[in-house]
Amino acid sequence: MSTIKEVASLAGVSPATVSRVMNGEVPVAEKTRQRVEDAMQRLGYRPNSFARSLASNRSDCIGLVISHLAGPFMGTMMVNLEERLRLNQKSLLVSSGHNELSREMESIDFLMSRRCDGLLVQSDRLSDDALIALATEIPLVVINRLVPALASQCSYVDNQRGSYLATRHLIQQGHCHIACITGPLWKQDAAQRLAGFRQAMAEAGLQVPEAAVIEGSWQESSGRIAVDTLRQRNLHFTALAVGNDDMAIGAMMRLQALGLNVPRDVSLVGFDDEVYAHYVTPGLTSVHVPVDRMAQAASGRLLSLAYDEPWEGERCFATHLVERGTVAPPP
Amino acid sequence: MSTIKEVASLAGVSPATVSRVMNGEVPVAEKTRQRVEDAMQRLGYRPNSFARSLASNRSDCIGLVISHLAGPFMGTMMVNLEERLRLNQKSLLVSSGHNELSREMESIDFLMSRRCDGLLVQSDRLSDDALIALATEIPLVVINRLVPALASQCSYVDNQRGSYLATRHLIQQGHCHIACITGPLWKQDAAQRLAGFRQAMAEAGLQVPEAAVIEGSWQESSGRIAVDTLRQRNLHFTALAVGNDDMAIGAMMRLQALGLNVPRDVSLVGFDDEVYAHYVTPGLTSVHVPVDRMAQAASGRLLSLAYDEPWEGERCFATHLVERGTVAPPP
DNA sequence: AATAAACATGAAAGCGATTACATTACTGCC
DNA sequence: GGCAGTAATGTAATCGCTTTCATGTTTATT
Repeated sequence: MSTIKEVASLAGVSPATVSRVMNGEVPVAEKTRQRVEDAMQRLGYRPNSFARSLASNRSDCIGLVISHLAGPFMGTMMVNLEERLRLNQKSLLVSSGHNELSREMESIDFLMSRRCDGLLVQSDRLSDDALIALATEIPLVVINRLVPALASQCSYVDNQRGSYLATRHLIQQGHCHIACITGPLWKQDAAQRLAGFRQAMAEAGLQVPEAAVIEGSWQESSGRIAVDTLRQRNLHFTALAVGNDDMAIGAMMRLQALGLNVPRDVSLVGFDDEVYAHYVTPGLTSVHVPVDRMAQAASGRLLSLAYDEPWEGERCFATHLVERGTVAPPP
Repeated sequence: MSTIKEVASLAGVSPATVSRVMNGEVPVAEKTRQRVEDAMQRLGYRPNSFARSLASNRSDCIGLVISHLAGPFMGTMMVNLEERLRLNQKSLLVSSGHNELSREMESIDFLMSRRCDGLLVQSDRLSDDALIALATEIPLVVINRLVPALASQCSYVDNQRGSYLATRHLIQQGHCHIACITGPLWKQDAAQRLAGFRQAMAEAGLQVPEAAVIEGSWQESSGRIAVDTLRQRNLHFTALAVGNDDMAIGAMMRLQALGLNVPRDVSLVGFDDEVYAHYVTPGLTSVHVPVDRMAQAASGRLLSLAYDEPWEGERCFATHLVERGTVAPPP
């Protein structure tokens, strides 16, 4: 492996000049640049990233902390993040929080000790304050969550509006007895989606009885259970607004198992528009989340923070309803 | 940010000793170690990873090249890889091949220029020779593929056996007219799965007409199309062995749309046992792939190669059939 | 108690880049 | 042609750690 010195002496210049050619900021005479580039070529020179980082105090690495790497969006998320970062020659270091606060914090710690130039964080568990504190230590962008004090460093989805749209759609079809299955309400997105539901109901002058809201776990199984709970409560409902597709599918399967027809007896909307939303029969009507654009925005923003690049992108992303077959007028 | 020198002088030792305490390989007197650790604690010292890498010529980073980050297994894959690596204080650098050979090669190049200590590669496009050449340059483990010349550095699934089991299951139910929808046959796993199908058929003395094998694209849509093609060919079949779950689901939906009943009219087995395999009705019988164990093995093996750690793990992972509702005796 | 062996520590030379500062080489202007 | 001013390049210090080699300190051996 050749070094900058070898390149320099082959090109007949000093190492400093070679460095300047590489980094391109400082002007170098065209003739010199040519000679240096030839030398680099001939030697198959590759700058040593360790030395470079040590001297410049930049790692050219961006850390990504994800509360659960196997989550539904993470694939799409990462493809887009990585693509944007690579455009700028930055590497992506990933670390999973394995669904636990303590491990999430360890992850952050670990990435900081690696001296990443910036951090992308997708976390439900970390408090706003923890994130605000973190942002003072390192360029930070929060993914899929709005931290008000850090608004310009967040990339998130308009969950409330999405859920509002979904619920309104049910109402427009004539439903007035709509129950709601939410995600864990301590999570921001779950709470916002519930808020959207309530907003649409209120706007239509419809009551939302206590019993009509059930807090699930995002898991398919909790959708099944929620249906049973609703029936035990003797709650009359002709439609279900569900916080995500997995629970919606769970609910749907349970309804069908109980001999009910979707959408004839009960209508259903999900949220997330997962790839498999149309694998069920009938296809699940759901709210689409533009994960790809959110990811691109997040990485763009982080680059702007970490390397003073220009930036004019969105922070909040709109959702839209994708109609399939689970919604019909009430019986 | 404090440096090793500051720690050293606070502890009243030389920087060398501090280094030895950190790295733990060389014996240090208990008393000294204690003083050094106190000093590190008091200063909140964090070793500078750049300097460390530069001096030791080790990055403590492992690169992961994935042909397509959003693929079905990648979530599970990454959780497990990351977890194992973190145990050993190694970071995971990810890079996507974006489903193109050239970009895959760029990814590898990029990770090499970052001087990763080792590489995990999941690639269909790279040739065996390319991988063999790569393995001479850097510790390498190939994921989900067997390169014979690199057998001990591969972590893969027994696709043939899985497909054999699935097909045998159909045969045992009494089917003798079984068609097969495969993945793109230039991919090793697709070819192996087809081989398993043929093996089971041959073993049972059943013919496999040319027309009964259809090459798909792994995509759900190609499962739909395959069903149509089979019918255009006027091929009589009572069961379908499908190369993956997505195509199986596509086929199933098409069959149902054509008014056929699964499994009464046509039986169906998939492969991969994706989370959503039971979202369809009836639940898809499929072959389970132990992605988690394969990932753990891959990372363990790579650690052993890159850092001379001990290693005694498996290379080839067995699959097993998960029975749900898409298989029944022929009409 | 003397000697060898083992052990613990320190001194200092890198590792390979970046960059502030000094120096040299041009340019245009009078 | 000489001088100022700018542009291009070189010099050398620096980043913070690891590691070899040398030195000093114990511990065992007889």
